[in-house]
Amino acid sequence: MKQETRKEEIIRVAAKLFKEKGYSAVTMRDLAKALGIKAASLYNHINSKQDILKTIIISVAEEFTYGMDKIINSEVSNISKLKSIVALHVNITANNTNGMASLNNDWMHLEDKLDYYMQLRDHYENNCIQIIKRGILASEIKECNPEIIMFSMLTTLRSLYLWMPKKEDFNTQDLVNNLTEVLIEGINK
Amino acid sequence: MKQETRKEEIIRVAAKLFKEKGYSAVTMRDLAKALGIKAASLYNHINSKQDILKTIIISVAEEFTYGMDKIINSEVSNISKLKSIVALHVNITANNTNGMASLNNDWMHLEDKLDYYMQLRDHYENNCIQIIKRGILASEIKECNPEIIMFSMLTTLRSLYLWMPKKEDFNTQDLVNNLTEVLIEGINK
DNA sequence: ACATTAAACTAACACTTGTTAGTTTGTTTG
DNA sequence: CAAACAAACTAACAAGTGTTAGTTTAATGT
Repeated sequence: MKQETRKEEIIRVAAKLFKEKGYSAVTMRDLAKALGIKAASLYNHINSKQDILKTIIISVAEEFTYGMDKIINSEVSNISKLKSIVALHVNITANNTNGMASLNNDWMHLEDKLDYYMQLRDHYENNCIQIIKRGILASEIKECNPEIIMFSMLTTLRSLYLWMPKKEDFNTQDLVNNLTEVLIEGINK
Repeated sequence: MKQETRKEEIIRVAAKLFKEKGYSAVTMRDLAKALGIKAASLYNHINSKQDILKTIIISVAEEFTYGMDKIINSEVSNISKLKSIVALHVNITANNTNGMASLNNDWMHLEDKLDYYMQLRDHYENNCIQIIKRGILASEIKECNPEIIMFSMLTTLRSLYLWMPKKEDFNTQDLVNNLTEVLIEGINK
């Protein structure tokens, strides 16, 4: 296990605070206090508050993009691809619960990286809905509005960060299985 | 149609801004500007920024509480009750999209009303999970983890505010039907 | 032992925050 | 017309904001 740098520690603690109160409500003095130092000392390690948010959100967003690109290019049924999407969300959330909170709630404060983020998100959603539409055409999936299916799936998966920390008795594989049951078997034909 | 008072207008505009940037990132000067007045003038109508948030969130939360109490006391099947919950969310969200955003994202900034809010939320979730558990016992609902079913349903329904404004081609009844199909038929036995 | 460096510190900055006090303006009511 | 009122205004406040500059401290490598 690689030792965490001070910069990484700052970003990790920032993500935790951002989850609890939101980016705008967390001050640099709050963050410093949580680390046991003075606010000015943070700037030996990071460039700006904005920069912390960018680092947190963009890295998670790129993980999703990378994961989705692998899924869409795999040679399996569309239903299997949807199951892989469930697993992708569970795994990323398990490794970075707090980052998921920022991604969900504070993306609008990204400023100069906002366009890039929205591009990644659109790309992701376009791939997702394409899988669903192909699944319907291939009679793997119920004749149902594909946008509603995607909305229902993605909002549930995106909100996992709220819920997973409270349910540590689930291992991630159990959770994937249960979510697949609820989210996918229901639309299965 | 009753004429909107100035206070109501302020709260309505505030809810819109809170949805876009979050409570903490919206300043009283932002709010005043959106209304075409100076920040100090707001205080002829409202007591504090806090008070605006309280008004927005608590009124929506109480609507949910009231709606849920009616549902749980009705004499219908548990599946029907779940369908009524879907309709409850769609209707409240249709009437107060921006308020739903604050409820979801800014409840932690409620301060002295925080305890009361969390009490309402717990009450709501307890009722919801009870319906699901009874549905499973009565063999109306699949043998599936009730907490996951509730989590999936409620996070989807709570996120409707993100999505309904973009899909005005749906009337609310269509939306209720489609969501019921995706959320409930899947767990139906 | 000495030079280097990582990482903390103090002090201060320019600006923004929510809010108050006191005043002005225009409209409604007696 | 005069009184009352709703709702805007200007000016200012104390506290808090992100950030910079310059300095000190303690550990590391030669």
